[in-house]
Amino acid sequence: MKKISNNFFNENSVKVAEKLLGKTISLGNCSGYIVETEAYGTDDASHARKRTPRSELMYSSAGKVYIYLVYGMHYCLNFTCNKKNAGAVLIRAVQPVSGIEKMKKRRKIENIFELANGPGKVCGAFGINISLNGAKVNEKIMLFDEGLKHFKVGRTGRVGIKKAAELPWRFYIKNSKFAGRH
DNA sequence: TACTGGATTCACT
DNA sequence: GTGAATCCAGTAA
Repeated sequence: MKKISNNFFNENSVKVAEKLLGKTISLGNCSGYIVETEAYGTDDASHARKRTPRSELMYSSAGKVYIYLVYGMHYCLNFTCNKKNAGAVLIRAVQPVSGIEKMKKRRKIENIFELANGPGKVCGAFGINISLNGAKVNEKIMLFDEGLKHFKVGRTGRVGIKKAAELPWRFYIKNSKFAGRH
């Protein structure tokens, strides 16, 4: 399996979000194909709209793991990119490939389609928490070039954020039962 | 120092 | 379809 290179993230977050689809993500014994992503730049919906201690990671380097807690209970997994302008890509859904039994145990559910079809669920299934924040890609969380092939890409705006709704924020693999709701 | 609200999920009706 | 759970970063004072 060929790891993706650091140059992979040295681009516009929208481009990286699209490129990440179908790639393999791996942590410990668990791995899966990325089937849904969301791009964030310096727009109103992104943490990078203002440079703060938390968002500093998005400004300082591309190709790093950015994790934060949302609603006080769920973690969200991002990869920083676009070193020049700040940005990150949120991993919204993953199709489980290996370590499925472990994921089921962590998530306390049996339905494989529900294991990682949301940002919080991805972190739950892979056992990702804030301790991984700031780590380099391929240090603990691995990304490989090999993965899904011959898929069609869908894109939508972000629901609920009016200013950003017309932009191509969210990318997902069409017809994938493992992607979240659209 | 205190307050506010959110890149979500799940149980319940 | 609706609302509760939960806690931290950001902001205002």
